[in-house]
Amino acid sequence: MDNSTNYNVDGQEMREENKLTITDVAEALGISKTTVSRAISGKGRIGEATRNKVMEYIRENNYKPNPIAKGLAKSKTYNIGWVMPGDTTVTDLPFFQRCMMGAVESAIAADYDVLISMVYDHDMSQLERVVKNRKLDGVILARTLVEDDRIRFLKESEIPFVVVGSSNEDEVVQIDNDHISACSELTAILVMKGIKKMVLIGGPDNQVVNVTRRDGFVKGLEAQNANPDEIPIHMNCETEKEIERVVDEILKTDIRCIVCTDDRICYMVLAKLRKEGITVPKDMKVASFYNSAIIESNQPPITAIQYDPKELGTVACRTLIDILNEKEVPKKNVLGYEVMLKASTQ
Amino acid sequence: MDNSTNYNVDGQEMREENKLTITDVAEALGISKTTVSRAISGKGRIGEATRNKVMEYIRENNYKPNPIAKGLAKSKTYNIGWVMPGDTTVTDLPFFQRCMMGAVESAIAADYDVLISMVYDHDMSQLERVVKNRKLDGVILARTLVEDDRIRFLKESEIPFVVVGSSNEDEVVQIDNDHISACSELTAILVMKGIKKMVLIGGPDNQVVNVTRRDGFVKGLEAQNANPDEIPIHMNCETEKEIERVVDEILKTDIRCIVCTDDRICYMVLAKLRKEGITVPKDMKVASFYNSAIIESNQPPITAIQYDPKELGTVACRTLIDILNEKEVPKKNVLGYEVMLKASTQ
DNA sequence: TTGAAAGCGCTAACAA
DNA sequence: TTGTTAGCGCTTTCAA
Repeated sequence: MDNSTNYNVDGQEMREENKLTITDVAEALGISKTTVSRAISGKGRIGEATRNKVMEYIRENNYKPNPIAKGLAKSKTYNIGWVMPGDTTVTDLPFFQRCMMGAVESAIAADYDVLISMVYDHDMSQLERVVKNRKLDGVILARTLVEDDRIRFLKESEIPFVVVGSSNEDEVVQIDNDHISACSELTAILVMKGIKKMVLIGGPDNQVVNVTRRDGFVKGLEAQNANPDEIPIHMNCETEKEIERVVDEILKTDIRCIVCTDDRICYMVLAKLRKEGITVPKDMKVASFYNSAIIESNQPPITAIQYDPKELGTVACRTLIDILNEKEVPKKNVLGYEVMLKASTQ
Repeated sequence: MDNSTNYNVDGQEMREENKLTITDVAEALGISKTTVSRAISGKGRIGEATRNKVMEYIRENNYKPNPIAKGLAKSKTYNIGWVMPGDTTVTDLPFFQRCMMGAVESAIAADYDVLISMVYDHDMSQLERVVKNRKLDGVILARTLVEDDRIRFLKESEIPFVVVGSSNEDEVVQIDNDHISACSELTAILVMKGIKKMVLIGGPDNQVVNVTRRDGFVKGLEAQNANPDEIPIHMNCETEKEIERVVDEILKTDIRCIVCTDDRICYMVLAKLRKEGITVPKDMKVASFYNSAIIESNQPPITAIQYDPKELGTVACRTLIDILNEKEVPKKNVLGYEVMLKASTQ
């Protein structure tokens, strides 16, 4: 059994719940609170012997500094906020979840905790509340919008923050995958394979990521001297109905390749093609700018770009904590990707 | 523009970041901190006039009490912990996410915030850390295991907690859907429809929910005088391979109905059947004990049980906060369900 | 190298 | 009804 739960090893007075304070430690060791504090924080001069004595005692007696008291004294909370878009479609959730898991891990490594708030559409009340209540030292914003009220709010409130995704706003520290390169690379490969007639189906263009992927697509075409003007681009496809309509339209043309900005769209495109009896890749090639579990197990396997959502969260959190510690951080943190060529574009 | 950001309405001394303290308010009003505190908390006697004066001032000057200071004084954090299983398969994530969103909403309604920790398999270090650091007033545990170390840890550490899911441990406050009734009801309906030969494919039987669903399945059979011993049950099916193997086996028999304990299994079963050229429901009927987006858009639509993950989170959090406020709460909180009969079992 | 004392912003006896 | 005072557990000047 754990000897720290019910009684004191030294046989001293038993204390409820084993909640030692810094004063207890100081008294037990016959030194001052200041010294104990210094031993723990490592700040200020302190004798090696004293320091060891303190460290040993707190380890053996399982003393944990109270982060609330520390927070009050230092005007810190040791919490960082994770702001989720509340209006995500179900299929987006795993991405943000993984991302969040990465953030939590690196937060904990630096002795921070992660506090959640959801922002629904343009209702920022949850975010405002938590910032104004000073329950956070910094904020990570997941997913950026082209016109982003939340970014503006965060700038105004002068709380340190980073965004997962890209933003055109000045002075915003961003962590994002290199979507432009990834998408243009994949697109260029498709063109090189001899696919001249293709189409892009994209999500809402108020999300930066969708715009960026579209730009990457165009860039890839241009790099191969294909004329983007001849390539149809359907943005803002959200519902299953819209996508079915677009696919119907495509099927009337001689286009033989559909590129999708994300996994969800791709999933629905595949369902529609199946329904219409179109075989991939024989009758129609399909590629996605974002790979995920929902298309991963498709038959045939889908050509797609692979990112690491968890890494995104990890790096974002680490960067934020660097900011909190007043280290210099790059304004833009670009993470990698992997283009996976599969049977769907053969 | 918001007049509270840069200057003081009363033309008084401008303060950096507009961070008023209770002392500022007291001084400005020429009263004591205690009185201000009482006006805000509503505790203790206080004159109507004084109270109004205080409330008006804090509203106009946008004063927000510092929750850290309050926390230190009251030995509370106003945080509750949301403990996620870190080892969820991707398809489980949306469930927990929705559930968490419900929890966050009701937490905020009571002026609490939600702090995340992940528990990977049997590694509880994240949970231990956050509990021992006293960063939480209570904990919500998402998903229960048959042998659950986390529940034991929480009981030992004497922190208030509730679980989302069921548990056989004593004295554990549980919030769960009525899986037994739901699954037995659906099963009984299938039998009544004349389906005698069926099979259950289930997930890991270390998760309480899977065991409960299996029990519900058996109960439904018994209720219709079907002999459970003649009905094969394949638990612990996790990987795609295992499921394909089980389905292969089933296809060799005269079984014409596959019941799945969850959406993920169902999804893989459907994929396998498609691969084998088996038509649903003509050649094989399919039902799922859990509906979600990944099977919802299947053609044909799948007979499944519908729960409300968000409600689960909402109720769990509300219950926990009741406990924190020392209200009486039921040991077991049972939420509803909906059996949706669709074409897949016609 | 160490300690005394003040203070972070709030709550809660106890007095008045 | 209101105020005085003493904490909550820690950090941080300033002195020794």
